[in-house]
Formats: sequence, structure tokens, C-alpha cells
Amino acid sequence: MEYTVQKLGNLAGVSTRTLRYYDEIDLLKPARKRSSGYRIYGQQQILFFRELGLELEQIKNIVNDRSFNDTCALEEHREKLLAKRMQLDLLITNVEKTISTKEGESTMADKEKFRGFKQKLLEDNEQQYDSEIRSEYSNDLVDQSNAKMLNMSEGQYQKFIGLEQQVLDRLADAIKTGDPSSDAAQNTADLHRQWLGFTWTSYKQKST
Amino acid sequence: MEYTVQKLGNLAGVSTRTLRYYDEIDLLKPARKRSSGYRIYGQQQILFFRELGLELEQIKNIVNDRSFNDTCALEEHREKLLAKRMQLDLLITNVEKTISTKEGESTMADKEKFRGFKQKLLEDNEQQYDSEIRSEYSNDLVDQSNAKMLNMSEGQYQKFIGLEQQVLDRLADAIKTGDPSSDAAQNTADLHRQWLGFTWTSYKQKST
DNA sequence: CTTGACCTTTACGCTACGTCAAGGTATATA
DNA sequence: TATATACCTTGACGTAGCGTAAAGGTCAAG
Repeated sequence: MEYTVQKLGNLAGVSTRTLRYYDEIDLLKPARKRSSGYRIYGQQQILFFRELGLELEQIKNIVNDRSFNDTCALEEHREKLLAKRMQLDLLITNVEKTISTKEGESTMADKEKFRGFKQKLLEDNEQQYDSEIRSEYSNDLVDQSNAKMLNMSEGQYQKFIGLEQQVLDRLADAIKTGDPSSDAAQNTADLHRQWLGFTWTSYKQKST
Repeated sequence: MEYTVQKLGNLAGVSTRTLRYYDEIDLLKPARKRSSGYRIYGQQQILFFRELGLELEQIKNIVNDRSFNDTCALEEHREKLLAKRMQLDLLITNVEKTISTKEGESTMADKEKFRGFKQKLLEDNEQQYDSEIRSEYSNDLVDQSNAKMLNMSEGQYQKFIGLEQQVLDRLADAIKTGDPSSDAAQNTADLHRQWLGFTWTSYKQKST
């Protein structure tokens, strides 16, 4: 199989410019060049690395230097990714906050009452469990959780309250069986996951 | 309050270069300039927008053009952020997977047994709850959850199992009181959050 | 008055390519 | 065989969002 730039490009989902650039910086060289100068490709191990989203410089190190501590680099990269996600989540809550306030401009009075309600709930929560939760989890997370709650719509809030009760109900069943992997326990886990979804920054996505 | 570049920079968490750049592109102009040329700042609405991570071009639009549909743009932006995070999580699981396989090269035999164990657990789980979970949550999430479990280290797995039991123990207490906001229930929530942290892609960060 | 922390503009560097431009090549068809 | 057109080449400038000097002016304290 002889791949030209475009063929490999389509196959790997990158532009021809990208491949030429990779050639230029000695990241992914074509297997050979024709007399006409056309690049001919054969392998594509590097594209796998690219999929991991590593910085090109690092990829070069890993590819060229076997003594380079791969795992260490990956761990490092993982840390970076996690940090990035933290930032992203912060952005998301910020955006959601802005949307909420923008949407609520018309019925501000009601909204305010509702917010006060939630605020109180949060304050109670903080007072009682502040130290213990904040010591276990980073402050950022607690703040995010609170922010998320304050930005809930009233509908979301209702569901949140409802779930809380359901969780407790299901727990009763789980206790009866005493089996962590039981039907009831699993169901509880699912419910609790939903419940946490309201306060803790995690996916709220559902299949439509 | 007269803010110079650095003061505002520290306050807003951006560099002086950034502020000068914003001035240059007419994004955030200082309130005035002293005879010496020093930039003096007063307001910082734009910095708030910057926090949202919007592209500068868009921010300019929002700031300058009132008729620009703010909320719509924000929603759009939110979608983008969510998509970005999905991608990020994919990268993270990929990296974790790579790390796991790299680490396990020495004791592959044991690891394989261990993996088989987890695999079985997953299969059981899938068979029983597949449809119901997959209908409630996007397939991606379920897959990610499974992938995460498969990539756990043995140590993590042990802790995971331990937590499962603890959760159930605490639930018993919670049930006794019957109060969702009780100490025991909150504690349970905390434990459960940890437990979910093992399987569901969410923060596992703790304050050091 | 000096010192040191601050400020200014100018300008090049960075990543990972996008996007022309000017021109050579491969191939199918008239 | 000529030509159309679909591909390829190198070169070079542009992008965002600043980082990082360099060369020099300014402000407040001691």
C-alpha cells in the first residue's frame, strides 16, 4: 500500500499540511520520496500518539529516545489533562452561572426568593460539614459544587429534592438484602449518581 | 481605586502582557493614561468575560454590540465546552489505558487474572443493568466507566471493594435516622462520592 | 540622590498548523 | 498526443494569546 499525503491524510483524519509539517519537524517522515518529490507513506505509529493529544515535542522524545521514561511522561501528561479538565469545569459552571442570571432577568423577584432558599440550604450544609468536607476535598470542588447548586433552575432543584428522598428509600431496600452487588444496591448507586450529578460537577448528559 | 497594570493583573490573575495586549486589540482599554504613559484601570467587566474562556473576538462582539444574542452565544459556548470535556475525558482514559498496559508488562500473568476478574464483574453488571443504565446515560459514559474500571490498578480495586462495603455500612446508619440531611447521610454521600469516583469519570482529587 | 521596583514601547518567539501562490506531475479522456 | 484536471511540491505569510527579553523612562522609600 503506497499512501500519498492526501490518502494518508484522509485515512488518519489530518490535513496534508499537517503531514508536511510533521515531515518538516522530523516527527513523521514518509517511508520514501519518489523522484518527483512525492512523499510516500507506509507506517503510522505516530498518528496513534497524536491521538493521545501529547505535545509534539514529547512525542518526538518518546519515539526517538527509548530511554525516555515513557510512563513518567504519560503520568505527567495525565496530570495536565486532569488539570485542564478542572479548568474546563470551572469555565462551564461560570458560563452556566452567567446563563442563569441572564435568563432570570425577567422574573428576578421569584428567582431571588428561590435563590435565598437554596442559599440557606447551602449555608446549613457548610456550617455542619464544612470542615470535614473541605478537608477531604479541595476547596475548589466544594465551591464548584455550591456554585452548581445555586445555578440550578427551579425544575432541576425540585428533581434534586425528589431524588434525595428516593435515594433514602432505595437505601432501605439495599440494607435489607445486605448485598452490595444486589439489584437494590445497584439501583441505589444509580440514583445516588444522579443525585450527586446535581451538586457535584460531573456529567449530566443523558441520551435524548 | 487606581489600578496599574500589575495590580489589576494580580487581582484578575492575568499577566501585565495580557493587559497590554488587550489594550492593543481594543478589548480592554484602561480608564485613562497618565502623562507618564502609565495605564490606569478602573473597571474590569471584560475580565469577567475572559474568565468564561470565550474567544476574544466573540467577547468583543458581546461588549460592543448589544443586539448580539448573548445568551445564545453563551449556550453555544457551553456546548463547545462540554464537547471539549468529553474529548478530554476520552484522552484521559486513553492515557490511563496506555499507562496501565505499560506498567503491567512485568507481571502480565497476574494482571491478566486480575483483569479477568474485573471483566467478569463488568459483564455481570452489564447484563443486568445494561439497558436501564444505557438508556438513562449516554453510551459514551457507560463505556468510559467500564474502561476506567478495567484500567484500575489492583490497589485501587481493593480500595474500591472496601468502599463498597463501607457505603453499605453507612447506609444502615442513614436509614436509622431517616433524615437525608443527617450527619450519617452526609457521610454516606461523601463515601458514595468516593465510590463513584472509582467507576465514574469525575474528580478524585483530595486536598493534600 | 540613589536604589529598586515599577512602568513604557518594540519586537521576535512559540504551537500547530491554515491558506494562498507559483509551479511541477500523474492520469484519464478526447 | 494533447489537454484537462486532480494531484503533488516548496516557500512564505498569518493566526491566537500571549511569553520573554531589550532598552529605556518613572515613582516611592530611605
